[in-house]
Amino acid sequence: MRITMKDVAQRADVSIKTVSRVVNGEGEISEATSRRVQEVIDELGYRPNRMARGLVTQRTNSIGLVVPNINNPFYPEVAEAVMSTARVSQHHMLLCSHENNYQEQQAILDSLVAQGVDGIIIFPALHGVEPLIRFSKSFSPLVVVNHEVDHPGIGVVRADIVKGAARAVEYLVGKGHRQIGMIKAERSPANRRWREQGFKQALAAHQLDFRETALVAGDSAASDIDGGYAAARELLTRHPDITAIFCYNDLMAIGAVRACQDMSRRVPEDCAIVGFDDITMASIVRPALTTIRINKYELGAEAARQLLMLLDDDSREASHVVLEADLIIRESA
Amino acid sequence: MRITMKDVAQRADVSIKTVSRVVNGEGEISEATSRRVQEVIDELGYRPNRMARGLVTQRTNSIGLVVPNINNPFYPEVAEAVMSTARVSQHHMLLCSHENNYQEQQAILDSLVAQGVDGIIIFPALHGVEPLIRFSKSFSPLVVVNHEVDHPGIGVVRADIVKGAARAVEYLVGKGHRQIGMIKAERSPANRRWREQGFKQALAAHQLDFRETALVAGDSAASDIDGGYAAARELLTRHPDITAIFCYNDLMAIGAVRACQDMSRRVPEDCAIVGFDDITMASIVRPALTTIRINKYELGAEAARQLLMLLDDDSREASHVVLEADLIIRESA
DNA sequence: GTCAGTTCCGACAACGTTGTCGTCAACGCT
DNA sequence: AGCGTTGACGACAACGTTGTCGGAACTGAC
Repeated sequence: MRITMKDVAQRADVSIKTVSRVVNGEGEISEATSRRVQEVIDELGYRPNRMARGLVTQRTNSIGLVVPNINNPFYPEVAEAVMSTARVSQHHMLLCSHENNYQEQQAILDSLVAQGVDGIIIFPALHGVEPLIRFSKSFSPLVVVNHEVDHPGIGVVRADIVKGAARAVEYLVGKGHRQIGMIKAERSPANRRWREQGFKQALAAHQLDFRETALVAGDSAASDIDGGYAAARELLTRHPDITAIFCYNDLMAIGAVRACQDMSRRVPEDCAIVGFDDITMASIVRPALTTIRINKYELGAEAARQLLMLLDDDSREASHVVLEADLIIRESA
Repeated sequence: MRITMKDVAQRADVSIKTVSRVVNGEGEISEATSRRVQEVIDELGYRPNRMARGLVTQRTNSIGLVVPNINNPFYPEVAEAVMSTARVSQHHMLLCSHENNYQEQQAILDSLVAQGVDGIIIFPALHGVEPLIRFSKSFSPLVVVNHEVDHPGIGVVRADIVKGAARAVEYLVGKGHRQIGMIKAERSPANRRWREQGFKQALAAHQLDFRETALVAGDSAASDIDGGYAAARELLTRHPDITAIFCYNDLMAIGAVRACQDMSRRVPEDCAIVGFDDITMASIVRPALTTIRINKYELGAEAARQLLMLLDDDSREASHVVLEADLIIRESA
């Protein structure tokens, strides 16, 4: 049998409302009764029922985090950050993944709303942001991560991927490389083109040629690695003069390193490899990957902070936050 | 403004209860009204409020998953499995991590109960299971993963780690190894001794000596690797005749491989290394790790299945499920 | 002693659902 | 015609909280 405010009220010989006041620290109460009620609460082990509270306040103290794929080593770090940040203000996190499936994404959003979450943080699926803009009209607050979406009600937190990609090129050029290839991901929607864009711009700034190869990758770590392997082989076969490769992400970079090794090119002496993301694995493989770090923890923490602020004060404007993407120099370039 | 049953009822010119019947498919309703109400529901885009429903049914259609540390590559796979399994029966998953902190674990459990989750799946913190047994008296259903706990109300899903460890030894012995060391984790509570137990038993069966080294490891991937590195150096220095090492987990095994390389021992020719868990990284590092696989997806899926069954039918007995831990042969041994 | 102002507290109505029970018509049976 | 049975629905009270409002008991000032 659950213990309710009624039980506490009876035992402490006060009204239900008084118990409510004590629980919520509403003040208008004498020191004596407050203490007495508190004692009964402790004694009975009373805990407020969030559903009942939520029914009247329209708040559940829970937020939703929607990611593409929890198996991608990128997202657990983000999730941890969101969880920790939410926890300090007593919020729970519901985790969902949409597997880059648009239908699934919409179903999840609907379902989170029905569940009564107070706000949602989402890494959108590949199908553009129009559905999210529509969604934000019937639900707020909403924070979108690593996508650019210009809509007053929607908060944005993202890494400066264009600049990050440019940094990789600058570094390689500084090391003397002139023939630089890129392995990109074909599945990319608009935002994923950011790497390509930064890459091209930086090359152009140095009047360098543009060589790239696209790969169609699935969503598992293994397929990204295999894809990177195949793409690197193709790229190096088509353009044997290439001395450096910039990769869409670290997993593909790991595959590219393998390809080089199998083609008897030493990394980094004969072919430098730069990855992207700086997942944990990047520092563990040999040669350790030189890569562009996205601060995943900060990404999640910032998104959560923004969501919680919007929750606190709904007159607040949703803002856009852009995090730096820094170059991490290790062994592969 | 939220759309409620009342709105639907007015518009369809029926009572609230009739709408409720349609929504829940309760049957006792004519085909005609049912269709009419359904049309209004679609037209208005009505979605039931789970909090209100939860308040009266005492169910929220959400379950809690409590893990030690979401950053450990082991747990996201489990989480995904739980999520997918829960989804088919319309359940959400709340994810929490207790960082192996007992206080935190209790706080999380309390908080999940207040949130109104229907059931909880937990990887316990290091402090034994008594608190969980106490907890299970005031809350059910509860499924514990990778711990053995004998209490009627608590379901258990775990991998057969003892046998897994024994398999590793059998394999090494079969390969001709006679001097086999083990790197274990000092932080281990009772259940974590399973590896040690299997290791010792298998050695004894072959009348082999027992050499081991303990390491005190933190909770990050990096510290496990570093710990494995240091432990392997120590072990090989103390017992230079060792030709094979069995490691507590894959991360430590990766560290051990490094140590061998730095000590000019080739892996596997001069020193074979066997890991445990089969995390994704195990197949990516070079040499790829021979390891004991815990089927993480199955672990999560089975735990979720059991929880959902207990949810469905509370007269059901909680059961104990033990999954095989198979040997995966790759390059390191 | 009256009066306004404060402090502390309780009654009561929400919030949006589901469960229980009752009603009322239609139906089949004798 | 009378009688139970069934099917289709509605009225109403829960569920456990919070918000609104009002009232009793004090306080201090004249």
